[in-house]
Amino acid sequence: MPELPEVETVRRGLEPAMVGARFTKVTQRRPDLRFPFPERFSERLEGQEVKALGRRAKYLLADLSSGEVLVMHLGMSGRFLVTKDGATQMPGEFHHEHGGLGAHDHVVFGLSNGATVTYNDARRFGFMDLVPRQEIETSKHFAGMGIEPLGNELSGETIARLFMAKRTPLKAALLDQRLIAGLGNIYVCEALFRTGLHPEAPAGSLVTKTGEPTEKARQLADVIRDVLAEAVDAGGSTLRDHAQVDGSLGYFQHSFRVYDRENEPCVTPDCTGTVTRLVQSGRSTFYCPECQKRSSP
DNA sequence: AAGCGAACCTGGCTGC
DNA sequence: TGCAGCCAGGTTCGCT
Repeated sequence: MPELPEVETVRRGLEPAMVGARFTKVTQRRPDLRFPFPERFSERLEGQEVKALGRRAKYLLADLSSGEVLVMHLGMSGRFLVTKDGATQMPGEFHHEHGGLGAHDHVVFGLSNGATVTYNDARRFGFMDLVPRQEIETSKHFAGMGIEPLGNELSGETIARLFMAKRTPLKAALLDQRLIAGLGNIYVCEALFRTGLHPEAPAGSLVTKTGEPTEKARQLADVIRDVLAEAVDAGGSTLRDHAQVDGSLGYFQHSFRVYDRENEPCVTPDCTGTVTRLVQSGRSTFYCPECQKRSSP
């Protein structure tokens, strides 16, 4: 489920249930997800208060009263569901009927305010870690991570600096979390379409010989911010799972212009192009060959 | 050095 | 109905 807008949607949903509450009981139902859980995982959480719940790129960060930070990544299929004790479970979601646990409910957080937060992850590409607050920046998860695309750092100038002399395709450069952190397959496709940039154009083509951003580079910076902000406002995109912690759906998928629209007519007025799928480094790219030319005159 | 395919894992959908 | 094949919102590893 998770690119930046989906993770931010989850953060906003978890915040009222978790911040200010203590973990009363943490049940870890298997030894690992993508990676092993940290040593004594539940013991280090139980009794701790969640002081704040933040997000960096696609990571959730729960600040604990112990001084540790619970770092969480949702991988491809990670989801959270918040329920109030005694409340009826939503049917058809990942909890089995009768309020029991589903096959992929890997972690259950019981909280002092009566809420239960369940982490479900069918594919187990997600993971959780505990890192001392002081070491977050230098930890393996965050050292070398790129800029936050919704922050002030994202600009034409920054893109020029990051993409300078790179011959890697724009699609790959935008997916590279060491450059800009938080974009994934959907929002890269959407941003390239809105900017009219070909996904296979070299990243360095957004930089002039003197190292200045091209007009397209400035546009791309604005478009990335716009697309992500719109998606956050829409509660993220719902593809195969719910996007929100109460089981409800995001709706940005209705605003996709190219993603998952192979063979559909381009939505640009008067454009006769057809959305085309191509595979770049193993991932589907959707684009309009008419609107997204290689050369940017 | 960069860039690509494969791997990690499960489930859903399509087509035979 | 069954089964094989392909695809999926992410990241990392290892081989050119």
